[in-house]
Amino acid sequence: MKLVFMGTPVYALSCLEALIGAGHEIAAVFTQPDKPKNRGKQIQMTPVKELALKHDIPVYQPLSLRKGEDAEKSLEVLKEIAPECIVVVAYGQILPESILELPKYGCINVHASLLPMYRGAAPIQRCIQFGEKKSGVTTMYMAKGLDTGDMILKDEVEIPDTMTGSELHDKLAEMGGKLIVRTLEELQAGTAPRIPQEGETCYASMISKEELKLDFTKSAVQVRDFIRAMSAAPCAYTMLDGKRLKVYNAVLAEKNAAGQPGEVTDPDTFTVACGDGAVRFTEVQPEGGKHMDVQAFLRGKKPAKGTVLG
RNA sequence: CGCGGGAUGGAGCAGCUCGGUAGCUCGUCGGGCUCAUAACCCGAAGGUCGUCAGUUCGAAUCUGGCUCCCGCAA
Repeated sequence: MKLVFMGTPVYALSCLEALIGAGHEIAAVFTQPDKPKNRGKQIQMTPVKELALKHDIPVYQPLSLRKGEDAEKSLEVLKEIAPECIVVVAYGQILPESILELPKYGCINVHASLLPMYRGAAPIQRCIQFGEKKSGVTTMYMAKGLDTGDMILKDEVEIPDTMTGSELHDKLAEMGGKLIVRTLEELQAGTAPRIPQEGETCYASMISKEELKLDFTKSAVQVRDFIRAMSAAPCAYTMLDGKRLKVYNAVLAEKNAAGQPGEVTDPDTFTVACGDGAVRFTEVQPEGGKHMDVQAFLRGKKPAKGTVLG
C-alpha cells in the first residue's frame, strides 16, 4: 500500500520497520524538526528521520501542520503523493482535518494503551504508575479529538509488578509494529472493524519535571510503581546530601523499620521509609556517575543511617 | 563556545586544598574453619593514577592541550 508515515521518537521505529518489512511503499516520512539537544546544544536528528534516511525515504519536517507556510506546503506535498493511508505513531503534532480526510483509508494511529483508557501523551508510564496489571496497543481511525477515534485492532500484554517503563515501551513498540501491519491488511481486505470508544476513559497526561522528584509520603507500592514507571526515561529522582540521585528501580522492602518518609532506615540495603511501608532501591545513578546497581553504589558512597532523602 | 561533575588494580569510591612509600569497601585466586554457605578467619595476585606536554630534585596531587563518560538545562 502507498503510505505516508508520521512519527518521531524511538517508539515509532518498530512500526516503521514493520511497514517497510511488510513491503509497503513508504512515499514519505514526516517527523518533528531537528532541534538543538543534549550537552553542547548539538543539533540532533529524530530517530525516525535517521531510519528514514537509511532507507532513502524522503523526509519532511514541518514546524506545524496546522498553520503557517509549512502547513500549506505539507498539505500540497501530501496531496501530490496521494497516499492510500497515513500511519501516525507518536508524531507529536496534531493533524488538521484537511489531512485527516485526505487518504482513502484515513489516518491510522497506533496508540500504546488499551483504549479508551490512557489516552494522551504518556500512556506507557502512566499505566505502570497507576499499578495496571495489563496494557497493550490499539490501532484506530484518527478523529478530531485526542485519541478518541474509532478503534480497529487491539493487542494485550500482562504487566508484572517488576516491569519497568522501558521494558513495557519495548514490548509495546514491538507489538505495535505487528498490529499496524495486520491493521493495514484488514483495511485493504475490507474486513477492518470500526469500534467506537465507549465506557470508562482516562488521560495519560504529560510527565512534568516537578513530579519526577520522589514523594515518600506516598505508600511504598506507589513509590515503587512510580520509580519503575519512569525508568529508564525520564527517570524518577531524589536528593541525597544535596545531590541528585536518579532511581531506576526499586522493590518493596522485606523488613519494615519505622522512620519518617524519606528516611534511610537501612543503609546496607538502601531501604527508605515511605508513608506506608518502605522501598529498597536496586538501581541508581549519582550526579556525574553511571547507572549502577545499588551494591556498587553503596560500596563507594553509603548514606548514613537516618539520612532523609528529598 | 549553555551550566556543572568525573576518568585511580575487575566494580564502586578515598587520596589532590598543604607535591615526596597507592588506600577503602567488594570481587578474583590460594588456604583455613564448617554438615554447609553469598557467613567467618588467614594469605596472595592485580594499578603506565584517561592521554600528551610543562613546572619541579621529585607529580595521582600544580599548569595547559586533547580524548572519553555523566548530571542539569534545552
